[in-house]
Amino acid sequence: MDKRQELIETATKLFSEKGFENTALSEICEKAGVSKGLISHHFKSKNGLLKEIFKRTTDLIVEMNQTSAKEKSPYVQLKALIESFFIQLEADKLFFQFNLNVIVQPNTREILKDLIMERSAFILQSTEGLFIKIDPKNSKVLSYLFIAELDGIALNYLGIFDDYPLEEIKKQILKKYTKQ
Amino acid sequence: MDKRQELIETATKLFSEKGFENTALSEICEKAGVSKGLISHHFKSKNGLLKEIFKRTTDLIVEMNQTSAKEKSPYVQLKALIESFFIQLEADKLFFQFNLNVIVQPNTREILKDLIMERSAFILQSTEGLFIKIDPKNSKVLSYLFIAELDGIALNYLGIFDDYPLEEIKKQILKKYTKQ
Amino acid sequence: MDKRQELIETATKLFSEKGFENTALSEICEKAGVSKGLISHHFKSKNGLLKEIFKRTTDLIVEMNQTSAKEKSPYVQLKALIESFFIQLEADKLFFQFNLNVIVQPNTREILKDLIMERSAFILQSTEGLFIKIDPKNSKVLSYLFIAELDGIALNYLGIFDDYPLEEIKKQILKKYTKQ
Amino acid sequence: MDKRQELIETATKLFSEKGFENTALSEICEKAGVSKGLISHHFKSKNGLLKEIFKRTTDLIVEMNQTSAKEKSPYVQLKALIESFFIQLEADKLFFQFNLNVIVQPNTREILKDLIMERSAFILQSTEGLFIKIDPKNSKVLSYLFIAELDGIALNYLGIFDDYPLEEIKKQILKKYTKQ
DNA sequence: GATGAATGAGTATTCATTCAT
DNA sequence: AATGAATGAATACTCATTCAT
Repeated sequence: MDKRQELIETATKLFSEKGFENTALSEICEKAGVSKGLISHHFKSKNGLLKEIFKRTTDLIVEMNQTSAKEKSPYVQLKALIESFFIQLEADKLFFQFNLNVIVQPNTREILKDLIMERSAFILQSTEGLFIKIDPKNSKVLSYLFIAELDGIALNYLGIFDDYPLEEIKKQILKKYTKQ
Repeated sequence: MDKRQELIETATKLFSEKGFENTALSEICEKAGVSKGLISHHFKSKNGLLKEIFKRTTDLIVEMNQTSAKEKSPYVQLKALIESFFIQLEADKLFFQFNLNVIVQPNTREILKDLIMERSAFILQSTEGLFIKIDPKNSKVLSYLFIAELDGIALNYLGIFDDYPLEEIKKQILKKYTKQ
Repeated sequence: MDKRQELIETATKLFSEKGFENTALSEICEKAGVSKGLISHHFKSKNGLLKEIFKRTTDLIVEMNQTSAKEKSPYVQLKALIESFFIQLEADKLFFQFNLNVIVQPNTREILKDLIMERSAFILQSTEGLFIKIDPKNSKVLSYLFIAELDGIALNYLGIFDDYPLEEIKKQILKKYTKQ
Repeated sequence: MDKRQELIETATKLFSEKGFENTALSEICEKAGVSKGLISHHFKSKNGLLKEIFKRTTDLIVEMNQTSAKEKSPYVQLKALIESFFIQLEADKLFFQFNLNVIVQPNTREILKDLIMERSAFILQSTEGLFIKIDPKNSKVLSYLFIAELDGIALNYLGIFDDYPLEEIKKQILKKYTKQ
């Protein structure tokens, strides 16, 4: 495989599992079967590698949002969105782990400042596109709350509670947002 | 002041601002005006210092919860809880910063595992004490969702959105939970 | 322009400004708009590039000495030599910088050993050609002293004194060697 | 012996022999029988170590100048100065090697800028103290030339000519400056 | 002639920890 | 309780060089 690609995938996995600060470049290279100099060649530095990875996760998020049904009613769309969120949360813990990590850590947040702003603007706008059809007057604040709720669930599920009743919470959220 | 106390306060500040991994003990000692040997003398290790600090923030949380009006109706209590949360969030960002940091970072989470579990059990139980009076059947899931919502707001306010409309969100949350 | 030539000129400039050890081949290539492989293709190695450049500066020195008036009296020739030295010293600091650098640094001196010996033999012989007409018995020692004086002036002007009175020193040297 | 002192002496020797850029801290520590962290502990960095060493060589120079006979005639003092210079030049090549090295190399010159200026001001002033008694009107330019001559001799002896006739040159210099 | 991906040894520096005083 | 010299492993990064294309 492409060594550059191999490097990105290995680093993504390790950054997610161990955190950015606690992952040594040497470990990445070793696991990727690649020399140490190659990181500097392709990404300039550890920070450069992080930026590249963060960009790619943003691309994934954008992609996920764009493939959701555009024609349907906002409630149907919300339902799809929530369901895919919970599926993703269970299936790919590391994806959420990574994103929480780098956003919360002061050092990585500084490195990714611009990229975080771009991404969050996209997510807000995308969410508002739904709530504007439901409650135009309160669409902004409802969007913020919706995002906060999902982010908080991910945070609690991954970091705080040991036996998190994800299934029940999903049901409750669906009930709340889709009036079922 | 007590050198031990000075050490704890300086370390809390630096861990919050820069993150645990990016704070060197030497910097803490320098800023606290204390020799390097003193940390191992009092706290055994850097991890020991972290545990001590985390315990203290848990004590603060417990204290905050205990001083809230016990006699009043659950809605009044919820209102008081929410309001004190938002006041605290604006007044002491670093307090939330620190807690998010250490909980999300794999390395620090491992170090604090037991303490995190203790704390989260307390918070859940304490919150459930309120919701059990409102909706006994769903009290558990409502508690989880309430906690998730507040945690998510803190996360988004501190780490993700640049111009977070905290005031409007507070109003919306109050409306939602206190039926005003 | 010829890429080989471009490479030599860029490297000369950078070696002079930053010193041989502190100039990375990658920087030379970047500034010259050339790929990294080209250096080893043309010059075999970084040392090879240095040798090539040193040879060229020797050629320049030889050229300068040969264009000076051969027919005139030794005093007239000395005057011309001194004047062209001071003009050159002011106009092309980097030229002297480079030569001092590589001669004084143990590592580069070792690399250029043979070339330095060749060049210094030429300079001594060329200078002695003048002093032999002035004081045949002491021509050798006078030549060494003359060379030392000019080299010392260059050294002090470039490396040691901040506000070196070059003009006055030039006058004094001229007075001393041309009996004006 | 004091480990700090051991470190300084080993580093001085290696910087002189191999040049600053070509001496690895690991080599210094190994030869000094000391751990790598100790340099950072005592001198903060490699640059810090260099500054410390340069300061000490300046102290040596100052000391040498102050112990020379103050009461005697300027010619006697000049003679003593010249003789001690040549003795020192033969006996302690490395001392001159080191000083030429760091002054001529752009990188080290930048690091030592302030210290070089201080030292050269002292040397100029000290030399002028002699020439002012010999030729008050031209004392400054004569001092500069005297310094240039000695520096040039050291430069040529150490770096350029292979079989430098140091003895003859010393005689010639003595003749010139002491009217013997 | 020319490119640039890839290497791997080497470098300065950081830092938690230990320990004699 | 308190100091600070000393350690040594770990880390990110640099860089000349090689080589297939």
